[in-house]
Amino acid sequence: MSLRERKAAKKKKEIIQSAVSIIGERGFHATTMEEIASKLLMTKGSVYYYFKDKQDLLYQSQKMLLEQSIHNIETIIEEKSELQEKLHKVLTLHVEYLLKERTGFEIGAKPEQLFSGDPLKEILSLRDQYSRYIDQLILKGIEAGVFQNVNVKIVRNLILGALNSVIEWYSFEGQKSKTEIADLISDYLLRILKKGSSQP
Amino acid sequence: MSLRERKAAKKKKEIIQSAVSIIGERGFHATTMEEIASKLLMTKGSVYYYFKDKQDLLYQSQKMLLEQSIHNIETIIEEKSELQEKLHKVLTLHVEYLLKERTGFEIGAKPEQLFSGDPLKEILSLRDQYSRYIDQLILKGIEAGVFQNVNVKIVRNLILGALNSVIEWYSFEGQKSKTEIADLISDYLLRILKKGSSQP
Amino acid sequence: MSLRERKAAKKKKEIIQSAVSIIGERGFHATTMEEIASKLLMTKGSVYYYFKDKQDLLYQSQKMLLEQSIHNIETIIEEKSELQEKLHKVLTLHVEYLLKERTGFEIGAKPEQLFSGDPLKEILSLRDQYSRYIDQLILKGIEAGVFQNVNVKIVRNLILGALNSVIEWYSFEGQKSKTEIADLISDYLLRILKKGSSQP
Amino acid sequence: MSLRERKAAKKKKEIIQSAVSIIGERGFHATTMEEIASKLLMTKGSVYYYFKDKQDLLYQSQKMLLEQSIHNIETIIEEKSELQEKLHKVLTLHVEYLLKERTGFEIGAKPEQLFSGDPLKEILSLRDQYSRYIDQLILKGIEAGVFQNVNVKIVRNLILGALNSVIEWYSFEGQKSKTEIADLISDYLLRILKKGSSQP
DNA sequence: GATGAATGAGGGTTCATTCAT
DNA sequence: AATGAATGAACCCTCATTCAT
Repeated sequence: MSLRERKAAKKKKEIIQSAVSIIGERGFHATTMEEIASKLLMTKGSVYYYFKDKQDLLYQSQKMLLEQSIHNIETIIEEKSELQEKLHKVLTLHVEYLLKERTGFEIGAKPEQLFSGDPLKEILSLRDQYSRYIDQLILKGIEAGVFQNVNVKIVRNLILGALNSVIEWYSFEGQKSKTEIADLISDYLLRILKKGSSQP
Repeated sequence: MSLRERKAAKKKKEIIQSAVSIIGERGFHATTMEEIASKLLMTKGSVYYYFKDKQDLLYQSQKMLLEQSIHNIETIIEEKSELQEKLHKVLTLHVEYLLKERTGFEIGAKPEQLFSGDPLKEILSLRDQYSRYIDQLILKGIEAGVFQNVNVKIVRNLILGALNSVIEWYSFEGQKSKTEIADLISDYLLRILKKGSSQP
Repeated sequence: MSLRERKAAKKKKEIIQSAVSIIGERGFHATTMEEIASKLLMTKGSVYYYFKDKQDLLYQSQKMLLEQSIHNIETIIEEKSELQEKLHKVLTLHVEYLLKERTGFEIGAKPEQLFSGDPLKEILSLRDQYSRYIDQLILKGIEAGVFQNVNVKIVRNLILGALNSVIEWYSFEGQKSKTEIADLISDYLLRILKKGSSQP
Repeated sequence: MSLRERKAAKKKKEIIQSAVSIIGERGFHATTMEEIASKLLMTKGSVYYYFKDKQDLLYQSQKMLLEQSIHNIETIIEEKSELQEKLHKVLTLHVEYLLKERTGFEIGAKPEQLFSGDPLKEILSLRDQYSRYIDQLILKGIEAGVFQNVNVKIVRNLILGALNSVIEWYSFEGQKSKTEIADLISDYLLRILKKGSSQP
């Protein structure tokens, strides 16, 4: 990748971050290209040099976030550790990533509202991929007798729903650090799956 | 309430339902007053006879939904039954109400994006009221030794987050009925709180 | 047609006339909706109440002009008079209508540049209809032995090309009135078809 | 002219040809500098090295086309042949040139829409020069008693209008070659002027 | 109570043009 | 000579809102 290309890639990333952050705050429709640009001391026109249109900007943001998430989960799954620990790590990292990016997943909470056609398919497919990794972990746990027998899809959705809600209620002013919160949340949610006594 | 007033109230309710349903599908900003009106074979102008502006329509929708939810929870709490059962009922009803209204809560997932000033305060206050009822149930359960000792607010948020996500992934085509799903979900989420063995 | 509808139809016509006149002067792309509207002391928004978009406005303008032209030609054809006289009248009226509307046809000189899909088909079909009327007159003239044997399509195109060019070079300041010009032009062009001596 | 200058001149010509061809298809305003450039595997920036602005590019295109046309007509006029034959050749060449360049004249059908100030004057003057050559041929023909007595300007305009329209309706798929068409068209149009019988 | 019509404030997008490298 | 990048002015279009009837 040439210097030029790297510069362009960097700029794209900057724009995406600006967009993700404002859209996360105000919502997609309430966010103007003007705002996204001016936050980076750019003009609207410049943003259009890097992205075809507003949809495209949103699409690429979502794609990047989802791909990073999938990368995260894959790294953990490849590790050599117990199933429970793995799932715990996955959930923890999910929360941490969410709180670090400060937004992102929620933007696409309802991809059908924001995308259509191929981009929608792509986004849904990435989400699906992510979900399937979690399903696998749960499934293996059940087969290994570590987890209770549950409806995998429902439980996975509940867990993801709970996780993603964090961004709505986690407040920086809280006493707990992001890591602590993430750990605690993962503990709580794993109880849905764990077998046997759930006492400390 | 005179006949005229009752008629007006009925119309208001109709409009709110139309609005809630379309906004739930498309999102607030993507929904036009035109669409809301024409779904009821009305004209935009008429809608403005009943609601000050779009914000007002949204606000009253949210208020109605939340007040109904609070009414639901109050009815259950007043019943004479065990704590666990009560909480289970609350969660079940929450899901059922969500799926019946098919939208509504999600609209206001981030009230800060949609409201400001007094209406925001009012909405937040109603949400708070609802949350506090759940907190109380959890707290009493902990005190009574039925539930584990948890961070009440976090767990409540997780549970509500999981519940509210249902609307995003529940599909009508599924084999399970709304009631079955609601029951199952409540079971699963209660595991976070339940003490002792969680086997069937 | 109710009063309302008639008012609306009148307004539409006004807008079309304003549009046709400015577009005729500046060209389609160089004309802004703002200009079209403000010439009628309206706002852009109002124009959009009557026409879906700029294309639509153009399309309806063209359609109206062509339909009027077809009506003109049909009236003449139904008259009881000689072929030569009929064709002469058609050409004369064509020029007069052109100069009266002061624009219009030229706008759509290249419909492919301005329309696509069904509207394009419709416009082309109307043009075709008009052309076929002229072809018929020429053909009958040839069969009746009044006109020379020519390639009908080519001659028709030449005649229409010559006629339509009038708008580009006819200047009001000329000594000749519109009627005189139209008559003269028709005389000249008929010479292409006339048999025998063309002397006065 | 140095090598460098010749190279530049060549490039200019290439750009002009690209421009003329696309503008002829889409129209001036609908054609972007980007399109003109990318058709030549150039970037917009480069085009601006050779032409001051879009207007300039258009202006020089028109000028080149008109100058070539004038050159064409002058060559023919200098030939030693009969008046009728000369005019016939002029018209034929006009059509052939039009169809060869596939566009060009029509672009500037209404120079007032595209130019203003000195460039407009220059273009109008070149057009005028071209027209005057034709006028002279007609006039001489009348004086020599070969052509009928007609209003020269009107007839010239009709002939040019008819000729220029060719580009709008000539289709490549036609059975006739460009040369045949050009010849036929010239024959037909000369009938407007010819004296005596016009039978074959 | 209802509606057709009008408005105007934006927002997304395009594109000719410029300029540092 | 060439280009990638940036700019900003315009333009089309949408839509919440208003109001006379």
